[in-house]
Amino acid sequence: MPEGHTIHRLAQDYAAAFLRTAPQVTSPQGKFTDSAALLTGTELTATEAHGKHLFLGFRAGEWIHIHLGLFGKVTFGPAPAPRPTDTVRLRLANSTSYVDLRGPTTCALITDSEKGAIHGRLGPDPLREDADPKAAYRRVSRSRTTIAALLMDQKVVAGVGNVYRAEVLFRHRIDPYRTGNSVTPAEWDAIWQDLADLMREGVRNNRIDTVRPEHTPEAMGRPPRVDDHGGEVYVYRRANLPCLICGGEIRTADLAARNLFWCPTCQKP
DNA sequence: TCCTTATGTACAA
DNA sequence: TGTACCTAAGGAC
Repeated sequence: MPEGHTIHRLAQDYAAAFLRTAPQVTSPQGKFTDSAALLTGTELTATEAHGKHLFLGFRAGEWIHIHLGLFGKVTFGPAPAPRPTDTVRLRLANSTSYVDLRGPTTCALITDSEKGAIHGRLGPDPLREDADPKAAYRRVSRSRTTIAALLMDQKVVAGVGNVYRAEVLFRHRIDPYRTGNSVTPAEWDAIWQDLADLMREGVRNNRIDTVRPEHTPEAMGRPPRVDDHGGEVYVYRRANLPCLICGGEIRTADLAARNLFWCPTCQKP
């Protein structure tokens, strides 16, 4: 379930289980075997997230760079680690814990300067202290691209994915097809602040919830619903269902090869 | 057992 | 814009 909040949570969880220990590092699947052999038995000294990128720092001065892509999954458990399945790309194991990584787009050993280059091509991350929302707005306000596409562009904002994109636009009643240069500074400030709050809550709870208490189905007198991605949302994957606020139909469309969801009544052009 | 789908990205044309 | 890549779950047969 990889949007930025997931990755920041993983940075915390990897640290809690392995920081300042020297785990055994293996690649049961085989695609990371040589690098794992270099790292095994060296101390994990840092974990860090920027957008959807995760970095595990080792004493040797190198980093494991992980990107989950669409399918990547991470599983933690207590020692002793079970026999790994043959899809485990990376396993860390120490005397108390193990963690398995499956299906990542990226799992590579990189240097400090390669890591710097990755930070350099990513936009500000609402979950990082060093984030500058004005830098994001400079790009947004100069662009004729839709705000829906801009929010997904990791060079503009790092960490927002398809769920937060759809939900934050709904919460601010912004039509996803409006262009970046139509977004006012006040609108952008509100979007940014909301993303920071929502994503921080996402890190805490390890899921995406965006529905305000006064709009829950219970509060609105509607039957409760089930979202199979595990959070309470207004529009994401709710195509053809009634909008929680106006009761109109939620719409869906293809936008840059991703599914967009919005309420055409609440989010007027 | 097969097919579809998914919270992502990179690269070719 | 299209396609390739990585995995697992759920639904149709």
